[in-house]
Amino acid sequence: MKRTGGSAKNVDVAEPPSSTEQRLMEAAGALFASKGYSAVGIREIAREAGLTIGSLYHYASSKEDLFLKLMRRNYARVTARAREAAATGSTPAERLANLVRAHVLAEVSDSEVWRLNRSELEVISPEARAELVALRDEFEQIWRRVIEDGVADGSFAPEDPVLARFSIIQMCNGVALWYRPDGRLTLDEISDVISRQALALLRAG
Amino acid sequence: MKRTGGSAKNVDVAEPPSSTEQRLMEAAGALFASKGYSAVGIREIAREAGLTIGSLYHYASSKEDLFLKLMRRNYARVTARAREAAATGSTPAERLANLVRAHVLAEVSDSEVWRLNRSELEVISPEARAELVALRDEFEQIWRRVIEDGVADGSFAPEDPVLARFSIIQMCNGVALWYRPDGRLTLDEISDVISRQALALLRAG
DNA sequence: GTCTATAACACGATAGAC
DNA sequence: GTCTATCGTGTTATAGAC
Repeated sequence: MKRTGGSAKNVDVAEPPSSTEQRLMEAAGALFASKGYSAVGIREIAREAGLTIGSLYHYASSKEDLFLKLMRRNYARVTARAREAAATGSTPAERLANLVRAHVLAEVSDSEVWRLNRSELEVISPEARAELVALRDEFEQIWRRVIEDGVADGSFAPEDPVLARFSIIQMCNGVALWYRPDGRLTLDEISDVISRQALALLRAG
Repeated sequence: MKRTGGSAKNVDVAEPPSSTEQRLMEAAGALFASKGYSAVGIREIAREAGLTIGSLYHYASSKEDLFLKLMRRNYARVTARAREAAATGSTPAERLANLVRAHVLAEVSDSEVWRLNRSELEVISPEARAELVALRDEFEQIWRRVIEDGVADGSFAPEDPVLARFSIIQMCNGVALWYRPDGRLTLDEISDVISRQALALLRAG
């Protein structure tokens, strides 16, 4: 949006794939995810994005604001994918398996969202924290509804649906901790195994 | 160890329960766990422990050294508890359930160990990182052996034993993220549920 | 929209008195 | 073993030229 594009030529390059803001977000995401919010300085982010600090502050009013913009963008993406996955499939078991697969795959591309959900929230302002917690809750409700549907129609029988949801999401998030592209299993294989683990847990745990 | 104790009186107070070093470690552990390694300054740690920065450096040669000492101490504790739990019980299923219960309980008291296992390792020196990774691996081997025993005697049939181990440990670690003492379930109830989830996962996932 | 320069302050660490 | 004082550097953020 915005994108005034001062120059006359409105050629069909259809939005440059790497605008400055895009590069900034990607640099910030990669750095935050690998070292954590507090360990990353704005100088480092700016350098990685090919900007100076002064220019960085044109896109975000503070380091926290930059973090928040990044997290909003990534939550929007993973939540959209989750909604789509949860709507695909005729049975709760199929829908949950799709959800798990989508989430494991999203993990690797948008791992910032989950890696930064621990200590980082203790560091930022209460207002920012509240917003991020709300986004996380919105995401988790998608899972809650699928599990509830499965309980209602008898295909799931978890001892405690809430704890089952926590454990399953936690299992998925864990993949980002050890996954390496050159590992023993492909990401597709991993997401398949995890989805069956989740179903096993919902049927008996 | 060391503990020269320059003063003459070797009275039987049997080591004060809250020595300065103890207080320092507790303060550092609580702060590191809640905000992350990078977000905590040595000033804050010193203040919380009731010391000045100068005194803090009498107990550790650097911030990283302090972190390392803390993590060694906590890993020793959780690993010892895990070993004990894994040795208690006649069947692999019982031993694994004990392991899960012990780990979930340890989570809350020594949560630093697990909370600091992500981005923090990217921030510290390679030598320190290698040592902590080795301690984590040692801990995970305890789980690996129990799972292998269960596979060998046919009581477990996980699709992928390694992924099952990762997921189960991840499930346990997740408890520390949301557990509150005034919550719906007690820690004992939670650890029981998680242990059954783990068994469900090992039998069919 | 990007830059240079810098303000204002916190950081980890050290020296040396007691 | 604890303190005060301080060094050098890094931090986030801002001002203002272009």
